[in-house]
Amino acid sequence: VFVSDGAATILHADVDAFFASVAQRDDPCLLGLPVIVGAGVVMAASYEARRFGIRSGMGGARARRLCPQAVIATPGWDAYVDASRELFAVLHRLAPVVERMGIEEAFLDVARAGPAAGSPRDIAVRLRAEVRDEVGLPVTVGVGRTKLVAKMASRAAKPDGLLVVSPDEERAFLNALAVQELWGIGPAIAKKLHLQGLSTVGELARLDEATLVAILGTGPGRHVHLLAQNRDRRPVQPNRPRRSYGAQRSLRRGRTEPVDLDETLVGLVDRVARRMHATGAAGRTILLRLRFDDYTRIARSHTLPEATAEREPILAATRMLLADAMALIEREGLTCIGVAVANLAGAGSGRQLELAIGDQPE
DNA sequence: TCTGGGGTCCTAGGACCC
DNA sequence: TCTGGGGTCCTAGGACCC
Repeated sequence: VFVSDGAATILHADVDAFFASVAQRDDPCLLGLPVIVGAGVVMAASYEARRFGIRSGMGGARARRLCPQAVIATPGWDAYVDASRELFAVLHRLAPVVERMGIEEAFLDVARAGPAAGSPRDIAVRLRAEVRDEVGLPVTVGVGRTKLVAKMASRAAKPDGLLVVSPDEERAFLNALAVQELWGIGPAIAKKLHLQGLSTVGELARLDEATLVAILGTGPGRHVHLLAQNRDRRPVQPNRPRRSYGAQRSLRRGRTEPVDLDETLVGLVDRVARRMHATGAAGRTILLRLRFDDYTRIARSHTLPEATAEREPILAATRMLLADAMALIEREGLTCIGVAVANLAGAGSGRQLELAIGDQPE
C-alpha cells in the first residue's frame, strides 16, 4: 500500500542560479559580482545580478540596461554537464530514491534511507555540505511531506538555505503564498484567479472544487483544487523514461526564404536524429512546431506506422507538415521553428500525474 | 519587457472499431 | 428520423516547468 501521509520525507534540492554559479566557481574573479549567463536571453543570473532586477528568461538587452556593469559569462556546456553529473552522484549516495527534474534540480525520497542516515533534516544538512565541498556549488534544500511542499520550501529558502516544513506547519506555510507562486499555477491561471479577486493560496483552499472548476474549467480547476488542498500523492519516481526528442531554433524577424527554411529544417532533423541514434531511441509521431511574429504558436503532427530514428522519414514528414502550413507562414511571419519525435517505442502512453485524491490503490 | 531551447502533461473532438 | 455504449488512436491546442 502506497503511503503518502505521515512524515516529511521528501527533499527538493536545487542548485542556486546554476549556470551563473558554475561560472563563478570556475572563475573566482566573478565571486561577489553580478553575473549573467546567456546572450540573447538570460539563462541564469547570479544573486548579485538579481538585486538589480535581472531574472532568467529576460531579454539580454533589458538585463544590460538594468545593470550595465554585469559580467556576461559565456555558456560552457561541458562544465554544466560535468557539474550536474557530480551533483547527482552526491544525491544518489545520500538518498535511495532520486527523481531528476532538470540539469540542476531533483526530488529525493528518504523514507527508506535507513536509521543510520538520520532524520530528513540531517540528510539535507549533509547534502548541502557535501555538494558544496565536492562540487563547489550552493544548493538549497526544501523538505516536506509532499512534492509540492518540498518544492515551495526550497524556493522560500533560497539562496543557499534549508527549510523543513513539518506536517503541522504546511497548511499555514501554503496559505501565505500568492497564487502565482504556487508550483503548477502559471500566468494564465493566475490571471483568471486574480480576476475573481483571489490572491492567496489560503483563499483558494477555502473554495470547493466546483467553484474552481467554474472559474478555470474542468482540468485546471481540479488540479488547482488539489494543489491548494496539498493533496499531492505524486511519488518521487526515479528513471522516468523520456517521452520525446526535439530541437528548435528561433529565426530573425522578417522574410525567410523557403530555401533557408528548408536548410534550417534539415539541421533540426539532423540534430534530433543524431541524438536518437546515440541513445537507441525511436518514435512514431513527428511534430512540427511553429511560432509566429505575434508569438502565437501552432503544432502539426504526423504519425508513422513504424517507429523510426532515421533522418529520411523524419525529414520527409516534417517537409510535408511544413508544406501544409506554408499559407499560414506567409501570412504571419515565422519566428521559431521546431521539430520533435514523440510516441517513443517502449515509453508507454502517458497519464502519469498521480495528483489524485479519489485514487484508492487496491 | 517583447520572449531561448528543451521538455512535460492534459483535454477535446473526430475517426474508426466492435 | 432518430440514433446505444464501449473502446482506441490520432491531431491540435493549451498550459506549465526548468
